[in-house]
Amino acid sequence: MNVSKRQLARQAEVARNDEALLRAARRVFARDGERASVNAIAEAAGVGMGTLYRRYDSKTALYERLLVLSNQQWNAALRTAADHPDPWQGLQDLVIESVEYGQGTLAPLRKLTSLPPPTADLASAADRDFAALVERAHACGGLRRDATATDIILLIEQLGRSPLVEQIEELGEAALTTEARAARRRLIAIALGGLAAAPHASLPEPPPAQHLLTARWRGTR
Amino acid sequence: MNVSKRQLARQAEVARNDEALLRAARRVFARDGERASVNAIAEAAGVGMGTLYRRYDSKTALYERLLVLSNQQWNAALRTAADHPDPWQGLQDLVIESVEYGQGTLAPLRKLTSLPPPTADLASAADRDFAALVERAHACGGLRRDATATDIILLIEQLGRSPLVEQIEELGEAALTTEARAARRRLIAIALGGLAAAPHASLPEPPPAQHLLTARWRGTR
DNA sequence: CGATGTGCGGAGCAAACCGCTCCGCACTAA
DNA sequence: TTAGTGCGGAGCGGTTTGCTCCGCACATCG
Repeated sequence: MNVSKRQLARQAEVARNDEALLRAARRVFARDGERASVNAIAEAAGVGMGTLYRRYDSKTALYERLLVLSNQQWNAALRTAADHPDPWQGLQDLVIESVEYGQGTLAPLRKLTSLPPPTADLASAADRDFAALVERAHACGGLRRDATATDIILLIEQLGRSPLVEQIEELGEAALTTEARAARRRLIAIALGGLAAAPHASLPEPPPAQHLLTARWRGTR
Repeated sequence: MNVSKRQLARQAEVARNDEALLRAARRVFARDGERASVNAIAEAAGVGMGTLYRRYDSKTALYERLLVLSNQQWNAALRTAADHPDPWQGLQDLVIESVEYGQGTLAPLRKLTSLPPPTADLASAADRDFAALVERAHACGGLRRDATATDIILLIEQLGRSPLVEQIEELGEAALTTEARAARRRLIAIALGGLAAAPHASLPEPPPAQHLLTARWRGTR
């Protein structure tokens, strides 16, 4: 059977839809928790409900798919970090990457699913890998000695959700969103500086503009 | 007219109800955003809907009351910080206090109200006070030079909402809640360490137990 | 030119939940 | 007994929910 150009274009659009859906779902789930509505997800992805429901049997199925992807991303990030020649730098990169991906932000929705919680075998293997990475970051003198692996996981969860970024994303102005993301990257850097054993490098990104604090009230009053 | 013991006891209970309501409202509003339901608030406060609605005309009125209280607390905290002999220590205390109070967590609900957003005169007076405090913290050498006032405000907002604390509070186990709060206090300390110009003091609180990460899935499976 | 297939948007359905009202109850003071 | 007070929560109409299902656009095939 031949495959025409048209068909390929169609498939590409399908794939794009698929990705937009997953990306939007992750954002909306993270923001609204278990109350996220499928309507909001479809709208954020720019697709109709039909498109969503042809791919996933239910809201729960979509959520579970996100959980699996999130797990994969965590494992991949762990591997990347483990391969870094400098364990401390590897750990820092891991934190940044995980926070920006939103690692841990799906947790509050566990009620939706009956999938096994992350005490399972796979997860604890990842836990061991992570603990080993932290151990090496301690040993090389980069990570302050009194910070534990649990501290760092909690830090990732804590920074994953950002009121600032979430509120400003809703305005839909690309420039502002970029600024908000940069502002959060500074916060991550501050936290990482607090995790370091030695005095810190200077902060990345230009200082956040004050209008970030007020831009959110656009359209209220 | 005489005031009996019974009357006093009654009034005390009323006052307790009042405070429970406000405390619960702040928690639930912070957690659920503008979708917080009055039902959830009343339940969290352990009172009936009637009790809530005799005190506040509407959900919006309750929210606006919280906004006012939040503003008062911010101003009071600013004054306390300004009075501290060591500006940097005063600023650190301010951050800790504000994060634990939940300063900034009400922002995402602005849609509910028609009160003027915090670009108003009062707020900008507070802004000036805060900027002055930051300035003195810079001058005394405590605060790293490349951290700005906006950074610190965003940090307070960022730490105010804590997935960990919110999820674990829902379990209703006092011991666990205490632990979760202590874990967050360590995160605050880490962040403050990242804000410091000099190498940091050691972290407060014992390291967080790993079971904090798994305790939340109680009752799921 | 139909016939068939495919991916899509969104109107519409029952059920759940929303903010809010209101009534009956427990208790006290007169 | 009567009047007054603070209270819990059932219940009201209206909105929102997760999800179904149908008509449309377009491409391929006979």
